[in-house]
Amino acid sequence: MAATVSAPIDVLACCAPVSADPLDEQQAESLARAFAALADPIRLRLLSFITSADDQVCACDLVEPSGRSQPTVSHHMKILVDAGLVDREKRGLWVWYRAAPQRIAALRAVLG
Amino acid sequence: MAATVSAPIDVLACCAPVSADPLDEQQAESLARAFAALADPIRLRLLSFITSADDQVCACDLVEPSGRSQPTVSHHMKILVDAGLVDREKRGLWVWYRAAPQRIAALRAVLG
DNA sequence: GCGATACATCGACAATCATCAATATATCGC
DNA sequence: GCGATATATTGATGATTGTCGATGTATCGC
Repeated sequence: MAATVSAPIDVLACCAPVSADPLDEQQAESLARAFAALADPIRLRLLSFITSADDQVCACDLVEPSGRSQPTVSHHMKILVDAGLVDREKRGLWVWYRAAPQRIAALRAVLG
Repeated sequence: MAATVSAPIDVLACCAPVSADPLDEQQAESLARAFAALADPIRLRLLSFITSADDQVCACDLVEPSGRSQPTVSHHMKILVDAGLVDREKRGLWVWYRAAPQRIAALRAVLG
């Protein structure tokens, strides 16, 4: 398969600002999913932690600062990855996360 | 009272981008509330409808294009107003909504 | 005051979500 | 293969959310 989540990519890629024409239902649907990934304080902190790091961040370094259990962190990271805001790379036993600046920029563009 | 919702205003006003330092819990909490206002397709379409209008938009003109009942639209508009994304002004029987560009820009700034 | 109109609130319900303990899966070193 | 480790998935539960019908509140014209 080319992409696990295809719908949000299209809308976010076209970067149509909210201030332009009204959104149709499909655009609104996929954009809402993207913003929903940011609508949780734990996920915002996880994203912030990854974005403020110089390079990649190991999943094992996310559990303790988030104050949540390992399954819960894994759950939230899956949501961030599915939203395209974070890229996931597995190396051996460890999983490394890296911010997806283009996708974040696309979301930002929608707001202006 | 000075403001019904005080917490989100502070964080959004300071415009700290996610890419800078990690968010503390309070910042993440109020930012998540702001993004949650954008995490619903109906609200995104309502906001888009208002933002793309030249001036104000009457509440009576939001029900039909949104495809939701009047109480539901009122509910969503309250969420947008509480998030500070839309300003509300009552004139006589009608309520007029206007986009809050500064607040939207502040949210955008948080993303980068 | 009275009826009509525009919007908000209430109450209820179904759906979604965040969370954790328990368990499963994958990979390493030996 | 075997034990150990890192992460993902499952199952369950309490909390939150979107929705609507019914009702409440505020404002207008008369």
